[in-house]
Amino acid sequence: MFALVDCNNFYVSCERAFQPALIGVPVVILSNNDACIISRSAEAKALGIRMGEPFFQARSLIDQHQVRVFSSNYALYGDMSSRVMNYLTDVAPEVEVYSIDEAFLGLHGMERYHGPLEAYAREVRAQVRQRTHIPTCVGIAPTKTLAKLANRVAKKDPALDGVLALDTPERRQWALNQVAVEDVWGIGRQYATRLHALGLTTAASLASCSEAWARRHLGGVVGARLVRELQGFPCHQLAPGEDGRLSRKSIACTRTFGRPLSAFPDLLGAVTAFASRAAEKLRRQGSVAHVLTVFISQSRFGSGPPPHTRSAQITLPTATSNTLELVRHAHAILDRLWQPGTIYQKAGVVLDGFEGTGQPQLSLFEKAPAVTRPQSAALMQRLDQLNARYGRATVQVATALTSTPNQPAPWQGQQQRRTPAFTTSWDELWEIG
DNA sequence: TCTGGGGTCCTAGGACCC
DNA sequence: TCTGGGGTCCTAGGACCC
Repeated sequence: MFALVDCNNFYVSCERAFQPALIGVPVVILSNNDACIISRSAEAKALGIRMGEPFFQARSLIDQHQVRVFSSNYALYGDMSSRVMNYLTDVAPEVEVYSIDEAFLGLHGMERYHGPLEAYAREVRAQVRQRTHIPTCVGIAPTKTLAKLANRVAKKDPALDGVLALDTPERRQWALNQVAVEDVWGIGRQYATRLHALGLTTAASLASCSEAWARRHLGGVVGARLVRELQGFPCHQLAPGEDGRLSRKSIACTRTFGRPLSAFPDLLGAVTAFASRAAEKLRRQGSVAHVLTVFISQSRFGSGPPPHTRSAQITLPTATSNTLELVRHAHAILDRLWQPGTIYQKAGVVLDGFEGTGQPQLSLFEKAPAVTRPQSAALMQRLDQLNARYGRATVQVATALTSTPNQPAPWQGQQQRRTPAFTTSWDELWEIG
């Protein structure tokens, strides 16, 4: 059996944990640049504010109902997430951290020690709430897809009090009838439209389709697995990370600029900063990357024909996590992509093709193995220590700097409504009193 | 005026190899 | 020279997720 533990309105809940005055009132959290709404309290949802809606479009509704609005504070959310996940790894034999606010638990053999799983889930839920002030819902089922579905029903039906276990065929069928087909995990906009056109509107109707039918209409093997999972046959295993930590297969740092940019030095500043940040994340998970992609984009919303993006990818001669090397290669790619007179709105750096730092893979064309040079590793370690201690980007590559010290870089946007990093920054510690 | 960021998996097709 | 079959690697693009 699997359990899916999902935090309710996670970013809003994090803010509420430190500002109890926000409880019971409508609250929304904004994306980077204060651009879109990415988390809503139940009260905000009830007002009709939509997930992903641009802030300026929801503005009148927000003003009218005095909705509290905050910029996103990822330092806070990341720290709160770790607290929740650390607790879960203590109480379940296997944990897969699926996202910042969700985890799958493997509960094989748990009944023997804990009795009915529903009671165990209620205890976990109560403990998470007591320790972190984060509310959660728990869905329990024989497959991951059914656990997601159970979680969704538990969230919507107040009578269930946040927990639903699909441990009998009757309960499973009942839950399948509660959920619309577009709300099934793995059914997005395209498939939902197609399924509705064929008269399939509930999860139950999709579960009654044959595997072969799903293979034909829902993207091959992916759809076949989806239907089998709804029928109760597990097709997705748990992927537990080390110590509950995620190990990514690609790492990206991409941003929409605070304002349109066209000058090469401005673009270079952004790309340098993004490559540095991506390299930092790469080192934190102990990998080196073999593949580097850089892209620069014009506005998605302007007139004129697509494509609005130019990108290029290179395979590095030697896999690395060294900021200076990655920045040098990213700079060279940008030289090829940048065109004078073009107005850019966004850029990004993506790292791929990872190897563990310890076991470099030998390339046929290299004279020497792709080992990280000790000198370079020590330098990067020192860099990470300084930035961890004194704040991100205390030490950085010179091309990432702005011409005017102490000013935000040209590519940086607005974060006017950010709350303090209550838990992670010495300057912004929570004050009690 | 303002419209996010970071991931995963799968498929198809071409190049190349045995 | 012609033929068939099977495999790998790479890229681009689609669909979906939180």
